[in-house]
Amino acid sequence: MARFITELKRTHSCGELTKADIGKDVVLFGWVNNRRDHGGAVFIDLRDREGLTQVVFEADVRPEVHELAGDLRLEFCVGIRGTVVSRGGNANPKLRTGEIEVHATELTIFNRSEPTPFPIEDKVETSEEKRLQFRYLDLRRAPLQKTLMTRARVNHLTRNYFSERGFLELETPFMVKYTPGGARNFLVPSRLNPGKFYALAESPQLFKQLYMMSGFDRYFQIVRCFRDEDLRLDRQPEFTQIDVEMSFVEQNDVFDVIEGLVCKLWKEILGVELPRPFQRMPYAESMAKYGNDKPDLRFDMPHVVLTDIVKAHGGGGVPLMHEAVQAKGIVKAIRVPASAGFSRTDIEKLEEYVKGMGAKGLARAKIAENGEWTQSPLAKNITPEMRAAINAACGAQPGDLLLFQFGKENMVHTVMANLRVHLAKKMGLIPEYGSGGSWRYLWVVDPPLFEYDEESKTWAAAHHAFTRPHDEDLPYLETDPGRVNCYRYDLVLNGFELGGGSIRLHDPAVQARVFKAMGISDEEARVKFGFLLDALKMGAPPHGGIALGMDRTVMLLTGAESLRDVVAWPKTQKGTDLMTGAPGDVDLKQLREVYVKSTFEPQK
RNA sequence: GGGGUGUUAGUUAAGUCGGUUAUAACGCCGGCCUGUCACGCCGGAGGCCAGGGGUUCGAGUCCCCUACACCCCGCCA
Repeated sequence: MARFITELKRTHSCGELTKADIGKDVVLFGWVNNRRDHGGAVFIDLRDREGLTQVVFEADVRPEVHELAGDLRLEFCVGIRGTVVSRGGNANPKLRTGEIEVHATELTIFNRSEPTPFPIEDKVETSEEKRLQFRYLDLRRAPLQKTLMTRARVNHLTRNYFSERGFLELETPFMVKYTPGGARNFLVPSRLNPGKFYALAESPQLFKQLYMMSGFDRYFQIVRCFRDEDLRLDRQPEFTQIDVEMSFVEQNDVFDVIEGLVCKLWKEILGVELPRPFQRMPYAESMAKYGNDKPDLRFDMPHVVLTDIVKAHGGGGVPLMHEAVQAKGIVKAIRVPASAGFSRTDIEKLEEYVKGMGAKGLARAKIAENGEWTQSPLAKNITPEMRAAINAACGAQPGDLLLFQFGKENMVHTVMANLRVHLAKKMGLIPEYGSGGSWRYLWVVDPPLFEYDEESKTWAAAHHAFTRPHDEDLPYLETDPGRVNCYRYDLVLNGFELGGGSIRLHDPAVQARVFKAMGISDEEARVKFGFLLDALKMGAPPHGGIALGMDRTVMLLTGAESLRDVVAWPKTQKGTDLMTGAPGDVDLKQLREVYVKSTFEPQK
């Protein structure tokens, strides 16, 4: 008997043998995916990352091999040697290797397996809790293997794409100085500097800009970023970005490079030709029509802004709407076509849904033949004039349903944005993964540079303080900061923000005016960003860049339903790792060593 | 910080109006079987019904609390 691995090297994967290989003597390694023991003949589906191959052990050919094969159970790790044979009339069309099978002449069991805590099957049939606890088993499942293999390809294609175009792959520190504002940072105590802390980088932002100031001209990095914020379906505390920065460019140059990358990924991995250039939409339009800056354009159903109509009619007999606009709130509607056929129960469920997002209720009206409203608490009081104006603005037809939301701007936007997507799902307007027309790329452009912070009564950077304002808006920096728009852009796909970036401020004089508008003193700016401000003063080139969410890109590319399905070792919603138990306890001695004292008192 | 959904053999689920021995399938163990591919047949083991408290003659089932997982709001430039 020849020995596996030392003498018998693997000749093929479990996914590649075809009719062309019939007659070959092959060696395969893998896991027992399934067994069918017929006594005199034992059938095994052998699995590796490439696929499945049926292996047959027959009693009258190699009795000792057949006997050992009787011991095989699910997930045993084995090596086999055998001859590739045609399956003739017994071919299995469901299997890529279904036309052949391997008649085993030798078998070794590298390792037996206890019964696994859940079956290793394509379809998930266990709780996410169990899957994460035994993630190494979960990852044996073919869909996850395929996803991570795709992820590796995205990495590879991205590196090639940028390298071919003169971008340098340069690294940036993870352990950085804490700067206030933006995402909450994970903190790392410094043993050598008592009482001081590093922050884990939430992005390489400042360093990549400094690379430009150093003259590296074009930079990219596939880089891990860390943010200590609450998790979501599409948010993990550590995630990967495709980070890019370029000197001597305007917005369109960045778009061009990124569209090229995305098109290459979609072409190479899915065989899909995306139309270029991608659609562009002003931020203000996106907010008005969709309630957020990441609209899903695979379906229509836009919001209708009714604020001005309500104002013009002095409330139109609807006190709640009147109050809303008086208090600087907004009024919006969505028209649900009669074809949706929503029942009262359906609408009540919708009301529950929006209440979960901070809405007080869900005002609605069904449109009668004569344009009057029915099934509506508003119907009695509203003036016919305002009703007609709203009907016209919404394009409401008899049988249609109008859903309203009014109040504080942020709440109305959030509720209506989520409601729009929720309705589309309910109505089946969103195409299945992989079907035609399912890739709606969009650049959302020209957002305001500042947003007003009600709490502190100041203007704050809507994104970060180093975004270049539109030249024509510069005069308003001092007089009306709210109307200053900037060269900031988000790349959106099917309702997900895939990435964002900006053309940066490289002019120290304008930078100073921006800080002033935000009420940040020279002193404060020096403390926070002194090194960057200095760098700006010493020949900083015009530059701009972008960061793409690598995980989200792979998620959409593969049709995965959760970011956790494209991250090999993800955290739970509470940020824990169910497999390793991280984050874990440390003892007092370790804490003293880094000069940290915990105020947490564990319950006894 | 807030709202919602869930937790029953190893796994996936069923469990009626609160009623006495908590079912089934897959997996596991033993036996049989040479053309299966969701192989089949016979037999068997396997349960702190997430944890704690309460209501009740009686709780998997009703109530409260806690834990964990998931979804959403806030948060995430």
